[in-house]
Amino acid sequence: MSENEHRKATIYDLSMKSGASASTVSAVLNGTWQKRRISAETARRITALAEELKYTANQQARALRSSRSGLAGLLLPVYDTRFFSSMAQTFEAQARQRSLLPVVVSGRRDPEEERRVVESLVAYSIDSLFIAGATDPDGVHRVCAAAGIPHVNIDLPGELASSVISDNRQGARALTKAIIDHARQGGPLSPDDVYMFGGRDDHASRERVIGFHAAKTEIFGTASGGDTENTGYSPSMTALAFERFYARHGRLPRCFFINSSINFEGLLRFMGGHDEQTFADIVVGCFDYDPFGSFLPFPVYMIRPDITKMLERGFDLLDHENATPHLITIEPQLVPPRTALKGPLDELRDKDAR
Amino acid sequence: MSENEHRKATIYDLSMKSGASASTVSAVLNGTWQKRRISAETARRITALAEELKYTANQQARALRSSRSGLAGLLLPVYDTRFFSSMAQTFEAQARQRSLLPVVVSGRRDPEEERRVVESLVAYSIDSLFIAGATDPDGVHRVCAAAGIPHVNIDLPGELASSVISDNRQGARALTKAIIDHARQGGPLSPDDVYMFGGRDDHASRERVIGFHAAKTEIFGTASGGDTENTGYSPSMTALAFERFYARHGRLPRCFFINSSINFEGLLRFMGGHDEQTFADIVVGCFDYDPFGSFLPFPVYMIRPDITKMLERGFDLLDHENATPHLITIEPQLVPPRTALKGPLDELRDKDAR
DNA sequence: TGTGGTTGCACCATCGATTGTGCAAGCGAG
DNA sequence: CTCGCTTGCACAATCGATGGTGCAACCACA
Repeated sequence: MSENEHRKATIYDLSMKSGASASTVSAVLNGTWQKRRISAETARRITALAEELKYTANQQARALRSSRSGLAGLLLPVYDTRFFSSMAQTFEAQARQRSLLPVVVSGRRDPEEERRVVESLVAYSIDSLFIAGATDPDGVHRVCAAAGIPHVNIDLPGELASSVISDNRQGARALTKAIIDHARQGGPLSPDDVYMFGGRDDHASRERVIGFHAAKTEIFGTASGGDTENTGYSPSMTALAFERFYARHGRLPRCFFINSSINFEGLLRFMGGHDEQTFADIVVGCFDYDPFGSFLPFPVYMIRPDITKMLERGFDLLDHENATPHLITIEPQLVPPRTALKGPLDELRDKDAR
Repeated sequence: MSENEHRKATIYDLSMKSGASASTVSAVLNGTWQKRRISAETARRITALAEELKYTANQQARALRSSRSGLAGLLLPVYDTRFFSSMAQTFEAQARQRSLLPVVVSGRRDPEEERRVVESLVAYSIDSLFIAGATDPDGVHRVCAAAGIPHVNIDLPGELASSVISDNRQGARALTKAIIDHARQGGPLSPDDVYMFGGRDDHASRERVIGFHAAKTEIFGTASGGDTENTGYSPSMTALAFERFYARHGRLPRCFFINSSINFEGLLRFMGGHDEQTFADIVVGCFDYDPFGSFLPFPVYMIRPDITKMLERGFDLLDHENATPHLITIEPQLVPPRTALKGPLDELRDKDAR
């Protein structure tokens, strides 16, 4: 598995071969050589030599000395949904632009696991951390604060650090209006035909419930209670909720709002056990975007958070280091049924296929 | 953004407060203290102190000295498909089990970018690298070999290092048979009704084409030419291919095989521009699994590679360090239409939702 | 020729952990 | 009381890069 393992070149190798001292070499390769009044000629010689020997700095040594590791952390609940995986993709691109190495970890929605994985990042002295969808953002905050690591919350806000989130309330309101409008085309609709499934007791879910009810009130003039069901972010619990509803009413609601694509997977599981008739006249809204989800056999309206903008704002916050926590809200996008949006995949080089 | 940034404790802090030397502290915390004949009592004292001060080792320093960083790399083309994102998820779990910190990067199917990002990993002296779906595995191999980094190919084989891949040929054969059998239930089918879209000139695609043709030959007794279209791994190119086909024949093929979920997104884009009638009687196979894809308005058979097993075998290969490259093949799973498989999401703690 | 200022670089401590080596104290045997 | 062995640990070099400080050489000017 090895072939020609000449050890990697260090500044000392460059120092020997160039006749300059190690500190000179370091200064040249850092770009700080002007400040140290190294002659242009010496700088040129060393740069050329570095190129020739394919020198790249040992980041551990650099980090140890300068206590900046060049690592940028992102904490996700899971990778395995389109929302979070495109967040990882976008994060990587933006981190690299700032010549940081992105390190993405998942906390599995377990407050303890979240703290553990963040501590493992802290051990590598990451320079900054994005906390996305943490169950306990403030617990993670404390770990970061103790280690002096700048951090922001993305998508779920925390009390103790700045946050960039989607406008969940307005998004949910728009989504709810869209599915009700659509469902009404199929005949009159009562408030009791409009439900919400999924989510838990977190900020995003609460806001979405408010938006959901706001839309219902606007349209029907009155809100009905008992029209939402918290199932956590779990496919199996969500599937159970649908089964229960179905057992009780002999059908699904005409029109319903699903809190996230993870909960949507619960609907898929329910679908697996029932015949296509069951879904003949439903209209669904999902607060997340998944291209395949958009083309299911019934109308699916989706909300796509603006991940790129959220992360950009996040990096801005890190750069400016506010003393008091800020909260930034980003408008998400309403996506009508049967829509295949472009995404990170389109930036691939593979367009010129053979 | 900061509050009580007492610097993190080091072995020197522990040394001072315990009265022992730094080297003793190090030995104790490493578990090598028996070998160094440190008394159990001293060990206990230091361990307790470490716990109290919440000591965690500075990984940069450890890495610098011992030249083992504790980082495990995974190179992906992209995050943003269910296949690769669940690979990232599974990789994280398996790396952590070995107390490594997973670092996942994406090479965007660009040979140069692949090498660049791997070099950035090498600068952090990662201990090992999994190369998944690289466009140029052998180029990446050379970077690793030069740095003496153990590595294996996953999913796409390379000549120069060991590889763990899916059985693409048998998988494609099974998938092709499944869609043909299904399509035949809707009436007689000719070989000209069975197409393949997507992929490029890589090992996986070639094998899949062979499997595809093998199945057609088995069933129809003869293969027809011109029944496959390479579009690269690009949604937009694939969409174009479908448009072209549609323009020429006034319809889609009755039955077709799509090389990957990325290409499947090309079909989604095509679908966005056409009415549901267009898809009324097609049967589709996709060499990748996506739960939402499985429930589209037409039958979709899918193949799910066994990611867990592939990664496990990969770690085995790293552990055993074979001199000559090995090739390990793992059977993938055929998934019938309308199937929502369980996945990494189900291992989340969120089952006990409130 | 002496003084003062600039140029161009070298020296060295340092970051925190690891590890080979050395050595004092204690103990038993002779 | 001394020799030799074990026990229990300390010392110091080291990994590679960084950055503060010091200093020789050179130049200009009086």
